[in-house]
Amino acid sequence: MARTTDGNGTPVPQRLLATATRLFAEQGYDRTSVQEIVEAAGVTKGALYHYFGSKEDLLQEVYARVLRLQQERLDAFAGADAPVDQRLRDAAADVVVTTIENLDDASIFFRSMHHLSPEKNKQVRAERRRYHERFRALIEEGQAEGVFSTATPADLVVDYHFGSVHHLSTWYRPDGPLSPQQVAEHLADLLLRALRA
Amino acid sequence: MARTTDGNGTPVPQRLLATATRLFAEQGYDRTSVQEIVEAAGVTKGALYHYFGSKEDLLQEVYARVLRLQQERLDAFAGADAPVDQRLRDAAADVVVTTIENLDDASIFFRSMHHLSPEKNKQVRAERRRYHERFRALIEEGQAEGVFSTATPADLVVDYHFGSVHHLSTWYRPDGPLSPQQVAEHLADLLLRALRA
DNA sequence: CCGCACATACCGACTGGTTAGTCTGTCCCT
DNA sequence: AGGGACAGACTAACCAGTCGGTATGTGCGG
Repeated sequence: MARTTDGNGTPVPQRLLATATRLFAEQGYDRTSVQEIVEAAGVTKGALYHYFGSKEDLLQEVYARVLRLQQERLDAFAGADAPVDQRLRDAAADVVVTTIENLDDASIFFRSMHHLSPEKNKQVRAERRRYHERFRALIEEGQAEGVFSTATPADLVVDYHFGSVHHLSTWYRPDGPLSPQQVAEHLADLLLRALRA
Repeated sequence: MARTTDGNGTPVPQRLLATATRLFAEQGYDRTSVQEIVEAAGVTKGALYHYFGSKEDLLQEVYARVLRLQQERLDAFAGADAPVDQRLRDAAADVVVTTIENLDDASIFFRSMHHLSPEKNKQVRAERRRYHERFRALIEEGQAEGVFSTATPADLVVDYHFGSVHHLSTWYRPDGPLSPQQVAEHLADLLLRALRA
Protein backbone atom coordinates (compact mmCIF):
# COMPACT_ATOMS: atom_id res chain seq x y z
CA MET A 1 0.00 0.00 0.00
CA ALA A 2 2.82 2.38 -0.78
CA ARG A 3 1.81 5.21 -3.07
CA THR A 4 -1.67 3.86 -3.58
CA THR A 5 -3.35 7.21 -3.07
CA ASP A 6 -0.45 9.23 -4.36
CA GLY A 7 -1.43 12.88 -3.97
CA ASN A 8 -5.09 12.08 -4.37
CA GLY A 9 -7.76 10.72 -2.05
CA THR A 10 -8.96 7.74 -4.10
CA PRO A 11 -6.80 4.66 -4.52
CA VAL A 12 -5.15 4.15 -7.90
CA PRO A 13 -7.20 1.17 -9.20
CA GLN A 14 -10.53 2.92 -8.62
CA ARG A 15 -9.16 6.12 -10.05
CA LEU A 16 -8.02 4.30 -13.17
CA LEU A 17 -11.39 2.63 -13.56
CA ALA A 18 -13.29 5.89 -13.12
CA THR A 19 -11.04 7.72 -15.56
CA ALA A 20 -11.28 4.94 -18.12
CA THR A 21 -15.06 4.88 -17.79
CA ARG A 22 -15.31 8.57 -18.48
CA LEU A 23 -12.93 8.47 -21.44
CA PHE A 24 -14.51 5.36 -22.95
CA ALA A 25 -17.91 7.03 -22.76
CA GLU A 26 -16.63 10.28 -24.24
CA GLN A 27 -14.50 8.94 -27.07
CA GLY A 28 -15.22 5.25 -27.36
CA TYR A 29 -13.06 2.32 -26.38
CA ASP A 30 -10.90 2.15 -29.47
CA ARG A 31 -10.29 5.88 -29.66
CA THR A 32 -9.03 5.97 -26.10
CA SER A 33 -5.38 5.05 -25.72
CA VAL A 34 -3.93 3.52 -22.61
CA GLN A 35 -1.51 6.43 -22.51
CA GLU A 36 -4.42 8.85 -22.35
CA ILE A 37 -6.04 6.98 -19.48
CA VAL A 38 -2.93 6.87 -17.33
CA GLU A 39 -2.16 10.52 -17.97
CA ALA A 40 -5.66 11.59 -17.03
CA ALA A 41 -5.46 9.46 -13.90
CA GLY A 42 -2.08 10.93 -13.01
CA VAL A 43 -0.13 7.67 -13.14
CA THR A 44 1.84 5.72 -15.74
CA LYS A 45 1.46 2.54 -17.70
CA GLY A 46 3.38 0.66 -15.05
CA ALA A 47 0.59 1.34 -12.58
CA LEU A 48 -2.19 0.33 -14.93
CA TYR A 49 -0.60 -2.94 -15.93
CA HIS A 50 0.21 -3.58 -12.31
CA TYR A 51 -3.50 -3.69 -11.47
CA PHE A 52 -5.13 -4.74 -14.74
CA GLY A 53 -4.08 -7.47 -17.13
CA SER A 54 -5.05 -5.58 -20.27
CA LYS A 55 -7.02 -2.69 -21.63
CA GLU A 56 -9.87 -5.07 -22.20
CA ASP A 57 -9.94 -6.01 -18.52
CA LEU A 58 -10.68 -2.41 -17.76
CA LEU A 59 -13.70 -2.52 -20.02
CA GLN A 60 -14.92 -5.76 -18.53
CA GLU A 61 -14.71 -4.30 -15.05
CA VAL A 62 -17.04 -1.51 -16.10
CA TYR A 63 -19.57 -4.10 -17.24
CA ALA A 64 -19.19 -6.30 -14.20
CA ARG A 65 -19.85 -3.40 -11.87
CA VAL A 66 -22.94 -2.11 -13.62
CA LEU A 67 -24.39 -5.60 -14.06
CA ARG A 68 -23.91 -6.41 -10.39
CA LEU A 69 -25.63 -3.22 -9.34
CA GLN A 70 -28.61 -3.61 -11.65
CA GLN A 71 -29.16 -7.25 -10.84
CA GLU A 72 -29.19 -6.51 -7.11
CA ARG A 73 -31.73 -3.75 -7.52
CA LEU A 74 -33.97 -5.75 -9.80
CA ASP A 75 -33.98 -8.69 -7.41
CA ALA A 76 -34.97 -6.38 -4.58
CA PHE A 77 -37.85 -4.80 -6.49
CA ALA A 78 -39.09 -8.00 -8.06
CA GLY A 79 -39.08 -9.87 -4.76
CA ALA A 80 -40.89 -7.16 -2.80
CA ASP A 81 -44.25 -7.71 -1.17
CA ALA A 82 -46.65 -5.94 -3.51
CA PRO A 83 -49.00 -6.64 -6.43
CA VAL A 84 -47.21 -7.68 -9.57
CA ASP A 85 -48.10 -4.55 -11.54
CA GLN A 86 -46.69 -2.40 -8.76
CA ARG A 87 -43.49 -4.44 -8.63
CA LEU A 88 -43.03 -4.25 -12.38
CA ARG A 89 -43.64 -0.53 -12.39
CA ASP A 90 -41.11 0.00 -9.62
CA ALA A 91 -38.49 -2.17 -11.27
CA ALA A 92 -39.02 -0.54 -14.67
CA ALA A 93 -38.76 2.94 -13.21
CA ASP A 94 -35.74 2.08 -11.10
CA VAL A 95 -33.67 0.80 -14.00
CA VAL A 96 -34.36 4.06 -15.79
CA VAL A 97 -33.20 6.14 -12.84
CA THR A 98 -30.03 4.15 -12.19
CA THR A 99 -29.23 4.13 -15.90
CA ILE A 100 -29.51 7.90 -16.06
CA GLU A 101 -27.46 8.26 -12.93
CA ASN A 102 -24.74 6.18 -14.59
CA LEU A 103 -25.10 7.33 -18.16
CA ASP A 104 -21.40 6.85 -18.85
CA ASP A 105 -21.55 3.19 -17.94
CA ALA A 106 -24.69 2.81 -20.01
CA SER A 107 -23.27 4.28 -23.18
CA ILE A 108 -20.15 2.19 -22.84
CA PHE A 109 -22.24 -0.87 -22.20
CA PHE A 110 -24.36 -0.54 -25.28
CA ARG A 111 -21.80 0.86 -27.62
CA SER A 112 -18.66 -1.08 -26.81
CA MET A 113 -19.80 -4.55 -25.87
CA HIS A 114 -18.67 -5.90 -29.20
CA HIS A 115 -15.12 -4.83 -28.42
CA LEU A 116 -14.80 -7.61 -25.87
CA SER A 117 -13.17 -10.87 -26.82
CA PRO A 118 -15.61 -13.70 -27.56
CA GLU A 119 -15.21 -15.39 -24.20
CA LYS A 120 -15.65 -12.24 -22.15
CA ASN A 121 -18.53 -11.24 -24.36
CA LYS A 122 -20.17 -14.57 -23.66
CA GLN A 123 -19.73 -14.05 -19.96
CA VAL A 124 -21.33 -10.61 -20.08
CA ARG A 125 -24.17 -11.89 -22.22
CA ALA A 126 -24.88 -14.65 -19.76
CA GLU A 127 -25.13 -12.13 -16.92
CA ARG A 128 -27.31 -9.97 -19.08
CA ARG A 129 -29.61 -12.87 -19.80
CA ARG A 130 -30.10 -13.56 -16.11
CA TYR A 131 -31.29 -10.00 -15.74
CA HIS A 132 -33.52 -10.24 -18.75
CA GLU A 133 -35.08 -13.44 -17.49
CA ARG A 134 -35.87 -12.08 -14.07
CA PHE A 135 -37.63 -9.19 -15.69
CA ARG A 136 -39.50 -11.44 -18.06
CA ALA A 137 -40.66 -13.66 -15.22
CA LEU A 138 -42.28 -10.62 -13.66
CA ILE A 139 -44.23 -9.94 -16.83
CA GLU A 140 -45.23 -13.56 -17.22
CA GLU A 141 -46.43 -13.59 -13.64
CA GLY A 142 -48.71 -10.67 -14.39
CA GLN A 143 -49.92 -12.29 -17.57
CA ALA A 144 -50.74 -15.51 -15.73
CA GLU A 145 -52.70 -13.51 -13.17
CA GLY A 146 -54.61 -11.81 -15.94
CA VAL A 147 -53.33 -8.38 -14.92
CA PHE A 148 -51.28 -7.96 -18.10
CA SER A 149 -52.31 -8.57 -21.67
CA THR A 150 -50.96 -11.67 -23.35
CA ALA A 151 -51.17 -10.13 -26.80
CA THR A 152 -47.40 -9.66 -26.93
CA PRO A 153 -44.84 -12.31 -25.97
CA ALA A 154 -43.16 -11.39 -22.67
CA ASP A 155 -39.71 -11.60 -24.29
CA LEU A 156 -40.59 -8.92 -26.76
CA VAL A 157 -41.99 -6.69 -24.07
CA VAL A 158 -38.73 -6.92 -22.17
CA ASP A 159 -36.78 -5.95 -25.27
CA TYR A 160 -39.22 -3.14 -25.89
CA HIS A 161 -38.62 -1.65 -22.49
CA PHE A 162 -34.86 -2.16 -22.51
CA GLY A 163 -34.69 -0.64 -25.91
CA SER A 164 -35.92 2.59 -24.42
CA VAL A 165 -33.53 2.26 -21.49
CA HIS A 166 -30.66 1.58 -23.83
CA HIS A 167 -31.65 4.58 -25.90
CA LEU A 168 -31.44 6.95 -22.94
CA SER A 169 -27.72 7.44 -23.39
CA THR A 170 -28.42 8.78 -26.85
CA TRP A 171 -30.89 11.50 -26.04
CA TYR A 172 -31.04 12.18 -22.31
CA ARG A 173 -29.28 15.35 -21.18
CA PRO A 174 -28.96 16.20 -17.48
CA ASP A 175 -29.64 19.85 -18.31
CA GLY A 176 -32.84 18.98 -20.15
CA PRO A 177 -36.35 19.71 -18.87
CA LEU A 178 -37.02 16.31 -17.28
CA SER A 179 -35.51 14.92 -14.10
CA PRO A 180 -34.43 11.27 -14.05
CA GLN A 181 -37.46 10.48 -11.88
CA GLN A 182 -39.84 12.16 -14.27
CA VAL A 183 -38.44 10.25 -17.23
CA ALA A 184 -38.65 7.05 -15.21
CA GLU A 185 -42.30 7.70 -14.34
CA HIS A 186 -43.18 8.35 -17.95
CA LEU A 187 -41.40 5.30 -19.30
CA ALA A 188 -42.82 3.03 -16.62
CA ASP A 189 -46.22 4.48 -17.40
CA LEU A 190 -45.88 3.73 -21.08
CA LEU A 191 -44.87 0.17 -20.31
CA LEU A 192 -47.77 -0.43 -17.94
CA ARG A 193 -50.26 1.18 -20.28
CA ALA A 194 -49.05 -1.00 -23.14
CA LEU A 195 -49.44 -4.04 -20.94
CA ARG A 196 -52.79 -3.50 -19.25
CA ALA A 197 -55.23 -6.24 -20.09
CA MET B 1 -15.57 2.83 -67.41
CA ALA B 2 -12.61 0.58 -67.82
CA ARG B 3 -12.34 -2.16 -65.25
CA THR B 4 -15.24 -0.91 -63.21
CA THR B 5 -16.84 -4.30 -62.91
CA ASP B 6 -13.60 -6.22 -63.05
CA GLY B 7 -14.55 -9.90 -62.98
CA ASN B 8 -17.64 -9.19 -60.92
CA GLY B 9 -21.11 -7.96 -61.75
CA THR B 10 -21.37 -4.99 -59.39
CA PRO B 11 -19.34 -1.84 -59.98
CA VAL B 12 -16.42 -1.20 -57.68
CA PRO B 13 -17.81 1.74 -55.64
CA GLN B 14 -20.98 -0.12 -54.67
CA ARG B 15 -19.00 -3.24 -53.94
CA LEU B 16 -16.69 -1.30 -51.66
CA LEU B 17 -19.61 0.28 -49.83
CA ALA B 18 -21.39 -3.04 -49.37
CA THR B 19 -18.24 -4.75 -48.14
CA ALA B 20 -17.44 -1.91 -45.77
CA THR B 21 -20.98 -1.96 -44.41
CA ARG B 22 -20.75 -5.63 -43.64
CA LEU B 23 -17.33 -5.39 -42.04
CA PHE B 24 -18.20 -2.29 -40.02
CA ALA B 25 -21.26 -4.08 -38.69
CA GLU B 26 -19.34 -7.24 -37.87
CA GLN B 27 -16.24 -5.76 -36.29
CA GLY B 28 -16.92 -2.09 -35.74
CA TYR B 29 -15.52 0.88 -37.59
CA ASP B 30 -12.23 1.19 -35.76
CA ARG B 31 -11.47 -2.52 -35.84
CA THR B 32 -11.88 -2.66 -39.59
CA SER B 33 -8.80 -1.62 -41.53
CA VAL B 34 -8.93 -0.13 -44.97
CA GLN B 35 -6.69 -2.96 -46.10
CA GLU B 36 -9.26 -5.47 -44.93
CA ILE B 37 -12.05 -3.74 -46.82
CA VAL B 38 -10.21 -3.60 -50.12
CA GLU B 39 -9.07 -7.20 -49.84
CA ALA B 40 -12.59 -8.41 -49.14
CA ALA B 41 -13.87 -6.36 -52.06
CA GLY B 42 -11.17 -7.74 -54.34
CA VAL B 43 -9.50 -4.42 -55.10
CA THR B 44 -6.66 -2.34 -53.63
CA LYS B 45 -6.28 0.87 -51.72
CA GLY B 46 -5.77 2.79 -54.92
CA ALA B 47 -9.32 1.94 -55.98
CA LEU B 48 -10.85 2.89 -52.65
CA TYR B 49 -9.13 6.26 -52.47
CA HIS B 50 -10.01 6.82 -56.07
CA TYR B 51 -13.72 6.77 -55.23
CA PHE B 52 -13.80 7.86 -51.60
CA GLY B 53 -11.95 10.68 -49.93
CA SER B 54 -11.37 8.87 -46.68
CA LYS B 55 -12.40 5.94 -44.54
CA GLU B 56 -14.81 8.25 -42.79
CA ASP B 57 -16.53 9.09 -46.08
CA LEU B 58 -17.37 5.44 -46.41
CA LEU B 59 -19.09 5.53 -43.04
CA GLN B 60 -20.97 8.68 -43.88
CA GLU B 61 -22.26 7.14 -47.07
CA VAL B 62 -23.81 4.32 -45.07
CA TYR B 63 -25.64 6.88 -42.95
CA ALA B 64 -26.72 9.01 -45.86
CA ARG B 65 -28.24 6.03 -47.62
CA VAL B 66 -30.20 4.72 -44.67
CA LEU B 67 -31.43 8.18 -43.67
CA ARG B 68 -32.64 8.93 -47.14
CA LEU B 69 -34.53 5.67 -47.32
CA GLN B 70 -36.21 6.00 -43.95
CA GLN B 71 -37.18 9.63 -44.42
CA GLU B 72 -38.82 8.83 -47.75
CA ARG B 73 -40.82 6.01 -46.29
CA LEU B 74 -41.91 7.95 -43.24
CA ASP B 75 -43.06 10.87 -45.37
CA ALA B 76 -45.10 8.50 -47.49
CA PHE B 77 -46.80 6.81 -44.53
CA ALA B 78 -47.35 9.99 -42.55
CA GLY B 79 -48.83 11.83 -45.49
CA ALA B 80 -51.22 9.05 -46.50
CA ASP B 81 -54.97 9.43 -46.50
CA ALA B 82 -56.05 7.58 -43.36
CA PRO B 83 -56.93 8.24 -39.73
CA VAL B 84 -53.97 9.38 -37.66
CA ASP B 85 -53.79 6.23 -35.53
CA GLN B 86 -53.63 4.11 -38.65
CA ARG B 87 -50.91 6.28 -40.16
CA LEU B 88 -48.86 6.13 -36.97
CA ARG B 89 -49.24 2.39 -36.74
CA ASP B 90 -48.17 1.92 -40.34
CA ALA B 91 -45.18 4.23 -39.97
CA ALA B 92 -44.11 2.60 -36.70
CA ALA B 93 -44.38 -0.89 -38.15
CA ASP B 94 -42.61 0.05 -41.35
CA VAL B 95 -39.56 1.44 -39.65
CA VAL B 96 -39.25 -1.83 -37.76
CA VAL B 97 -39.42 -3.89 -40.93
CA THR B 98 -36.93 -1.80 -42.87
CA THR B 99 -34.60 -1.71 -39.89
CA ILE B 100 -34.63 -5.48 -39.64
CA GLU B 101 -34.14 -5.78 -43.37
CA ASN B 102 -31.05 -3.60 -43.05
CA LEU B 103 -29.76 -4.71 -39.69
CA ASP B 104 -26.15 -4.08 -40.69
CA ASP B 105 -26.83 -0.46 -41.44
CA ALA B 106 -28.78 -0.15 -38.22
CA SER B 107 -26.06 -1.49 -35.97
CA ILE B 108 -23.48 0.69 -37.64
CA PHE B 109 -25.76 3.66 -37.33
CA PHE B 110 -26.33 3.32 -33.64
CA ARG B 111 -22.92 2.05 -32.64
CA SER B 112 -20.53 4.07 -34.77
CA MET B 113 -22.09 7.49 -35.11
CA HIS B 114 -19.63 8.94 -32.63
CA HIS B 115 -16.78 7.94 -34.94
CA LEU B 116 -17.74 10.68 -37.35
CA SER B 117 -15.99 14.03 -37.24
CA PRO B 118 -17.94 16.79 -35.47
CA GLU B 119 -19.14 18.42 -38.66
CA LYS B 120 -20.32 15.21 -40.30
CA ASN B 121 -21.88 14.16 -37.02
CA LYS B 122 -23.79 17.42 -36.90
CA GLN B 123 -25.03 16.86 -40.41
CA VAL B 124 -26.29 13.38 -39.59
CA ARG B 125 -27.92 14.58 -36.39
CA ALA B 126 -29.74 17.29 -38.28
CA GLU B 127 -31.14 14.72 -40.71
CA ARG B 128 -32.04 12.52 -37.82
CA ARG B 129 -33.90 15.34 -36.12
CA ARG B 130 -36.00 15.96 -39.20
CA TYR B 131 -37.08 12.36 -39.05
CA HIS B 132 -37.77 12.54 -35.35
CA GLU B 133 -39.86 15.69 -35.77
CA ARG B 134 -41.99 14.25 -38.52
CA PHE B 135 -42.77 11.30 -36.30
CA ARG B 136 -43.49 13.53 -33.33
CA ALA B 137 -45.85 15.66 -35.38
CA LEU B 138 -47.87 12.55 -36.09
CA ILE B 139 -48.23 11.83 -32.40
CA GLU B 140 -49.11 15.41 -31.58
CA GLU B 141 -51.74 15.36 -34.28
CA GLY B 142 -53.35 12.35 -32.64
CA GLN B 143 -53.11 13.96 -29.23
CA ALA B 144 -54.78 17.13 -30.49
CA GLU B 145 -57.58 15.03 -31.98
CA GLY B 146 -58.04 13.29 -28.66
CA VAL B 147 -57.18 9.90 -30.17
CA PHE B 148 -53.93 9.58 -28.20
CA SER B 149 -53.34 10.19 -24.53
CA THR B 150 -51.53 13.37 -23.59
CA ALA B 151 -50.14 11.84 -20.41
CA THR B 152 -46.67 11.50 -21.93
CA PRO B 153 -44.89 14.25 -23.90
CA ALA B 154 -44.78 13.38 -27.58
CA ASP B 155 -41.00 13.73 -27.64
CA LEU B 156 -40.60 11.05 -25.05
CA VAL B 157 -42.94 8.73 -26.89
CA VAL B 158 -40.83 9.07 -30.02
CA ASP B 159 -37.70 8.20 -28.07
CA TYR B 160 -39.54 5.31 -26.48
CA HIS B 161 -40.40 3.81 -29.82
CA PHE B 162 -37.04 4.46 -31.43
CA GLY B 163 -35.31 2.97 -28.45
CA SER B 164 -36.96 -0.31 -29.30
CA VAL B 165 -36.10 0.07 -32.99
CA HIS B 166 -32.52 0.90 -32.13
CA HIS B 167 -32.39 -2.11 -29.84
CA LEU B 168 -33.40 -4.51 -32.62
CA SER B 169 -29.84 -4.87 -33.84
CA THR B 170 -28.92 -6.19 -30.41
CA TRP B 171 -31.39 -8.99 -30.09
CA TYR B 172 -33.11 -9.73 -33.39
CA ARG B 173 -31.88 -12.82 -35.21
CA PRO B 174 -33.16 -13.73 -38.68
CA ASP B 175 -33.27 -17.38 -37.65
CA GLY B 176 -35.41 -16.60 -34.62
CA PRO B 177 -39.10 -17.50 -34.25
CA LEU B 178 -40.51 -14.14 -35.37
CA SER B 179 -40.61 -12.73 -38.87
CA PRO B 180 -39.80 -9.05 -39.37
CA GLN B 181 -43.49 -8.38 -39.99
CA GLN B 182 -44.54 -10.14 -36.81
CA VAL B 183 -42.06 -8.15 -34.74
CA ALA B 184 -43.24 -4.98 -36.43
CA GLU B 185 -46.88 -5.77 -35.66
CA HIS B 186 -46.09 -6.42 -32.02
CA LEU B 187 -44.01 -3.30 -31.55
CA ALA B 188 -46.54 -1.09 -33.32
CA ASP B 189 -49.23 -2.66 -31.15
CA LEU B 190 -47.34 -1.86 -27.97
CA LEU B 191 -46.91 1.73 -29.08
CA LEU B 192 -50.57 2.19 -29.96
CA ARG B 193 -51.73 0.50 -26.77
CA ALA B 194 -49.48 2.76 -24.71
CA LEU B 195 -50.92 5.77 -26.50
CA ARG B 196 -54.65 5.09 -26.58
CA ALA B 197 -56.55 7.75 -24.73
C1' DC C 1 -9.26 4.82 -90.29
C1' DC C 2 -5.06 5.73 -88.05
C1' DG C 3 -2.43 7.41 -84.20
C1' DC C 4 -1.74 10.77 -80.71
C1' DA C 5 -3.27 13.11 -76.45
C1' DC C 6 -5.62 12.87 -72.54
C1' DA C 7 -8.53 10.90 -68.93
C1' DT C 8 -10.30 7.43 -66.05
C1' DA C 9 -9.57 3.42 -63.30
C1' DC C 10 -6.96 1.28 -60.88
C1' DC C 11 -2.16 -0.99 -58.53
C1' DG C 12 0.94 -1.62 -54.54
C1' DA C 13 5.10 -0.14 -52.22
C1' DC C 14 6.02 3.28 -48.91
C1' DT C 15 5.74 6.76 -44.95
C1' DG C 16 4.91 8.88 -40.73
C1' DG C 17 2.59 8.31 -36.86
C1' DT C 18 0.25 5.64 -33.22
C1' DT C 19 -0.53 1.79 -30.10
C1' DA C 20 -0.83 -2.09 -26.56
C1' DG C 21 1.95 -4.29 -23.86
C1' DT C 22 6.85 -5.38 -21.77
C1' DC C 23 10.70 -4.94 -18.90
C1' DT C 24 14.15 -3.20 -16.07
C1' DG C 25 14.78 -0.37 -12.43
C1' DT C 26 13.68 2.58 -8.20
C1' DC C 27 11.45 3.96 -4.03
C1' DC C 28 9.33 3.18 0.25
C1' DC C 29 7.16 0.50 3.85
C1' DT C 30 7.40 -3.24 6.97
C1' DA D 1 16.18 -7.17 3.28
C1' DG D 2 12.42 -8.19 0.84
C1' DG D 3 8.40 -7.26 -1.65
C1' DG D 4 4.55 -4.38 -3.23
C1' DA D 5 3.76 -0.20 -5.94
C1' DC D 6 4.82 2.06 -9.26
C1' DA D 7 8.04 4.85 -13.26
C1' DG D 8 9.12 5.34 -18.08
C1' DA D 9 11.84 4.00 -21.96
C1' DC D 10 11.35 0.57 -25.41
C1' DT D 11 9.47 -2.73 -29.04
C1' DA D 12 6.94 -4.89 -32.47
C1' DA D 13 2.90 -4.48 -34.96
C1' DC D 14 -0.41 -1.69 -37.41
C1' DC D 15 -2.72 1.49 -40.05
C1' DA D 16 -4.63 5.61 -42.87
C1' DG D 17 -3.40 7.88 -46.47
C1' DT D 18 0.10 9.08 -50.43
C1' DC D 19 2.26 8.73 -54.70
C1' DG D 20 4.39 7.40 -58.78
C1' DG D 21 3.29 4.14 -62.11
C1' DT D 22 0.44 1.26 -65.57
C1' DA D 23 -3.37 -0.24 -68.39
C1' DT D 24 -7.44 0.64 -70.87
C1' DG D 25 -10.65 3.45 -73.23
C1' DT D 26 -12.17 7.88 -75.81
C1' DG D 27 -12.18 11.98 -78.68
C1' DC D 28 -10.07 14.08 -82.65
C1' DG D 29 -7.10 15.95 -86.30
C1' DG D 30 -5.35 14.49 -90.50
